[in-house]
Amino acid sequence: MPENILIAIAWPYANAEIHVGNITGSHLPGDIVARYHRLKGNRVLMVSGTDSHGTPVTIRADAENLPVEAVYKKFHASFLEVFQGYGITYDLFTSTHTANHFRVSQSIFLALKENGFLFTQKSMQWFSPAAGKFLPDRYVEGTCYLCGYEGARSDQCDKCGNVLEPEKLLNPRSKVDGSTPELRETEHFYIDLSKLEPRVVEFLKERSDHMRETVLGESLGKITAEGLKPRPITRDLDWGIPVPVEGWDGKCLYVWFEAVIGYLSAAIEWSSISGGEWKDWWSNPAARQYYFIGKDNIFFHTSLWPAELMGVGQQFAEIFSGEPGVSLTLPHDVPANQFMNLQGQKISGSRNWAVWGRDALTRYDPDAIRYYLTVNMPENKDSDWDWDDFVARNNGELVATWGNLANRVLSFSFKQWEGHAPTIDPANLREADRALLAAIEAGFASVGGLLEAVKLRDALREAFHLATEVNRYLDANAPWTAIKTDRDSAALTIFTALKAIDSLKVLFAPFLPFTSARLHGFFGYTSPLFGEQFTQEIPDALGTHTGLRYRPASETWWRPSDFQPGALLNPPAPLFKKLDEKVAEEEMARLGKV
RNA sequence: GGCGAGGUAGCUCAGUGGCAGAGCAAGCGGCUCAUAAUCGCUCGGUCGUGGGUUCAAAUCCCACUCUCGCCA
Repeated sequence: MPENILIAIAWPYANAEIHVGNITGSHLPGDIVARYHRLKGNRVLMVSGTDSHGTPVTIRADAENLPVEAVYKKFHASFLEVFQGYGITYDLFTSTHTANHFRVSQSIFLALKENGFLFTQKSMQWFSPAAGKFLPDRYVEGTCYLCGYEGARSDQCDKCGNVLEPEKLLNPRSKVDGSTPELRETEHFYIDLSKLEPRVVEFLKERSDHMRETVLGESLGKITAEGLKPRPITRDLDWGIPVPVEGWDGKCLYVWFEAVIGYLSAAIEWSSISGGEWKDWWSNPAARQYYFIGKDNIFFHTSLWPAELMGVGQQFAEIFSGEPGVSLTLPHDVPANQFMNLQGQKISGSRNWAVWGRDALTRYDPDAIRYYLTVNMPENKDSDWDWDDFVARNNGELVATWGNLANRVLSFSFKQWEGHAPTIDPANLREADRALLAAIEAGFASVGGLLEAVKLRDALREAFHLATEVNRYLDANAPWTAIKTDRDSAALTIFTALKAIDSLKVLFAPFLPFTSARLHGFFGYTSPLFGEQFTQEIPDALGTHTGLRYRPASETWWRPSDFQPGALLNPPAPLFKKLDEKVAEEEMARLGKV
């Protein structure tokens, strides 16, 4: 019975290019799990989009003298290139700047309001008379009232590390234009998280058997210690989603409130353009939702977003489309990753201390990068991208153990049996042959189990361990020696190894989709291992946006190979490229140059 | 400042009360089908620091220290 699996991935913010830390943090792990479930025959819906609203985008637009739409669209287009290049197979990668997302977000807001989880409150906020608008706390600098540091942000002081009350800041100045702001009264909507706290705690406790320690500590642990407090969900800003209440012109939904709603709105948008049914993933207690995010986002996904979904109750569908009310499905797991550093230092876009997704693809194959990012994925703690290590692992592990295994066996068979697999009678398989095939077959359960549990490093290591087993088997049976005296024995060994590699191809496929697909071709299959990515222009009341889509393959492959003796092969070639060791030096020389 | 996570072999990391582990690197040996790839053996650690609990601590408790994140 196929399961419905929602793969929800953090929405990249539209003011920076995507680097390897972003890819290994959320997009890649989500894609690996999505590909696994699709191979297994489950119904996967993988969504995300460009987070296009908020002050940083407007400031960047001002600085570059561009319309705000142009800034978000520029980054959006770049994101689509990266995802296609790395094979990040979104069923829909859209944007928060769509008519659909506006309506979904406003409906969520209204449902929360109707259910009594919102209230309004007045407060004092810094206002820039020069710019004629309110300034977010982080864009007001001044002197810290606690330690006297002159470069403090109004909401926190980097010198003494304290969180500040913005209106107490001394000598305030606008970070945007240096002008002096003044305090003005404003009014905002707040979500009363304290009312929802018991239900959020219960929700987290129910999932504490499979959620990561790092995620539980940051959510359940903190709520236990500090509780959930009401938070503002609107801002004085014109680039965003208007507050759907009379008399609230000039105010928008706060980005962090609205962006998480994208997981739901993207599913609804996908329904409307594909003919699918969003409720299969969103109003279905059996559906499992996985949220792939970075550690900075844990609170929003383990506490705020579930609170929004609970607070909405059954009101959403009624308000959104007038359909009968349905409850919305809550997250199953939030496998947040830690961060990836670069050569021991924090990745920094502004200092160009980064390995950029698009740029790296001009010199390396996507699977080589996917491999390194998976074995080094920051699942439990921060990890490090190190160029020497990248080259060493590519050459010593990917090329040597797995790529070479496939190439040595395929080449041997292709040469010795004239482009075919050996013709043998499976009844003649020896004890060692059967043992190897049984060990590989067990990999579908062990690797699959680790993938289900989102232990991706362990899953890849397990698949690699099985590849090593095949190398060991070859060494023990030495078909290159046997072929001279006992051709039948060599045929049994090579057939067994081919069949093992054909299975390993599937076990590696979620991690290394491009090379597994090539290998699939070498084995002579014509029905594809994976589906296809494509882009689609989607018009709506706000204009047109480009969506990244995925058309699934018609066949599923997560099962042991039933490769047949004597099968016709296609001419094999090495799957991976060996890298020159001076590559590391060249890459190091590129770092830090702005 | 409060809270959370992390600090284990040269490197990257597993390991939550019972003889400190894996992969890579390094050293030695085997093989020659394969991208000089592969297979076997060996070397390698005061488990961040200082206390405590326990027959027994990398693991539990306390304090300290360093790194990262959040303060929504």
